[in-house]
Amino acid sequence: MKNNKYMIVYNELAEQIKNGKLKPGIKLPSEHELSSEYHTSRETIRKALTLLSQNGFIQKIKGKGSVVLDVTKYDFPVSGLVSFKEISQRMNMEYKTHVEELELIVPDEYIRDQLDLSKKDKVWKVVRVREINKERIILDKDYFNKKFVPSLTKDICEDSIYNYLENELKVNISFAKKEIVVEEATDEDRQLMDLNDYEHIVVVRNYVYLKDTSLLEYTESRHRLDKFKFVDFARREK
Amino acid sequence: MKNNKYMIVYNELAEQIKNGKLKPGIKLPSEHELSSEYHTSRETIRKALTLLSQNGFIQKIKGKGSVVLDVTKYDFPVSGLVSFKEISQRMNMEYKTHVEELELIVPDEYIRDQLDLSKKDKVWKVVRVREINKERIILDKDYFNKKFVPSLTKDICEDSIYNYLENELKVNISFAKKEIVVEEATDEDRQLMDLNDYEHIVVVRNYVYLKDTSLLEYTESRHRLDKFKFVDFARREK
DNA sequence: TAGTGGTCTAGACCACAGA
DNA sequence: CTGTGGTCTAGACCACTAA
Repeated sequence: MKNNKYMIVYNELAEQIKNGKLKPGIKLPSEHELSSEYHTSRETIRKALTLLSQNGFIQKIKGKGSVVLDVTKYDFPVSGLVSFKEISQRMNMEYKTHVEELELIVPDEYIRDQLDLSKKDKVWKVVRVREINKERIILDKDYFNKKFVPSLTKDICEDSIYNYLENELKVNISFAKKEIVVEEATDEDRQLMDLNDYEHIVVVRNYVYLKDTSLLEYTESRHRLDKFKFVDFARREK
Repeated sequence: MKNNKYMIVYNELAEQIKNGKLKPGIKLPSEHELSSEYHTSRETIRKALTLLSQNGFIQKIKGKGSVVLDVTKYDFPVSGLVSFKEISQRMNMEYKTHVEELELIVPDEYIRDQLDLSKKDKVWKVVRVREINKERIILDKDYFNKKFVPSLTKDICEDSIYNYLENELKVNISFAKKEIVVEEATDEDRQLMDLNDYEHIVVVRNYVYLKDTSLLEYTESRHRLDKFKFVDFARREK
C-alpha cells in the first residue's frame, strides 16, 4: 500500500463508502473543504477523487459535487488483476484448488511466442483446477518466465501465486491485457473439469507485464460457460 | 472532442503512435522536453501521458522514461464504450445494420427494473441485427429512457445512436457497467441471426449512466460465440 | 450570484535508473 | 552524479449549477 497523501485520502474515503459510513446518494464535502480537512492541496484531493470515480465509488458532477455511488450493487471487483482466491472469498463460497501440474519446462513455440521468449528460456508451467461448491469449473494454466520467478512450490500454488509474487518476490506488476473468447472444449478440459455436456468453454487469456514492459506471465483461465461472469466498469474519457 | 491542452497533446501523440510515426519500443521525449515543445506546464503533459498509458499506448517507467507500446497487437479498442460502427470501421470489414424493431413501449417489469423506472415511464426499444461479412452475428437490443431521448428514427439507428446522443442531444454519458455471460440461445436469437448450430450465445449487458448518475440506457448485445472477442486493459493501481 | 468541479501554471522535493 | 518520472503545493481562471 502506497503512503502518498492522495492514497491515504483515497483509502479512507473508499473504506467509508464500503462500510456504509458514507451512504449512496449523499454528496462528499467539496474539494475545497476536503483539502482543508486533510491539510493538503486541492490537486492532491482531486487525485484521490479521480481514483475513486475511476473505481466506481463516486461520481463527479461539474458545478454540483461528488456523489457517492452504490458499490454493493457491483458484485465483482472493479476491473483489474484479481486472483481466484480474492474472488471466492468475496463471494463467500466453499472453494478449493487442485494443483494438477507444476514443473519447469522448455516451452513449446506457442508459449514461447506468447511470452516473448528466446529458445533457451525456461518457464514454470502450473495447471490448477478450481473447485467451487464441489464442482470443478475453472481450469487455470499459468506460464511464468523463470527469469522473474526462480522457484515455485505446490504450497504457493495452492494459496495465491499473486500474493507470493507481490509480497515475497516483490515483483512489480504494472498492467495486464485480458482477452475473452469462447472456444471448443478440449479433451484436457473434459478430463480435468466437471464439464457436463457443454461443448464450449470460455477462455480468458491474461498477459501480465512488469514495470519495464517485459512479460512476466501468460495465463489461460478456462471457465465452464454456465459459471462464467465478467463485470467491468468503463469510464468515458473524451 | 475536447479542446483542452492535455487532450490536444494526447490526441497528437496517440495519432502518431497509431500511424507508426512513433514506433513501439522507442522512448518519448521526457516530460520536461514535451512541456517546452508544447509550451505548457509539466503537469499538463503528465495528464496527457497518464491518459496514454491508461489507454495502452505507452508505458511510463520511473527514472527511465515513457516507452511506446505496440498498439497494432491490440485488435480491439481499449476498454470503454465503443459503438459497433467504430469497431467494424477499425477492423475494416464490410458491415451492415438491420433495424428489426423501433418503437416506444411501456416496458415490462424486467426492463423497468434494469432501467430503474417508475410504472408510467416509457422507453424506446431498438432491436438491431449486425451483419459482418454477410453473416448476421450480433443481435443488439437497446432500451432508452424516453425522458432523455425524446425521439429516435430508423436512420439514426442505422448509423450510430451514440453519435446522435452525444453530438445532437448533447447527452452527458459518464460511465458504464459491462457484464459478460454465456446463456442459452433463445428462439429470437435463432430467428434473427445466422446462429448455425450453436446452442449458446455470449451476452454483453451494458448499463449506461449519465453524469447525474441516472440510468440512460440498458443494452443487451448478443454475440454468436465463435465471433465474440473482448479485450481489456487492466492497470494496476496500488 | 456564490459555490462547485475542470483546467492550468511554475515552481518544489522525492525516488529511481544508469553512467 | 544527472536525468527521469512521482508527488505536492498555492495559487489562478474557467464552465457549470442552482438559488
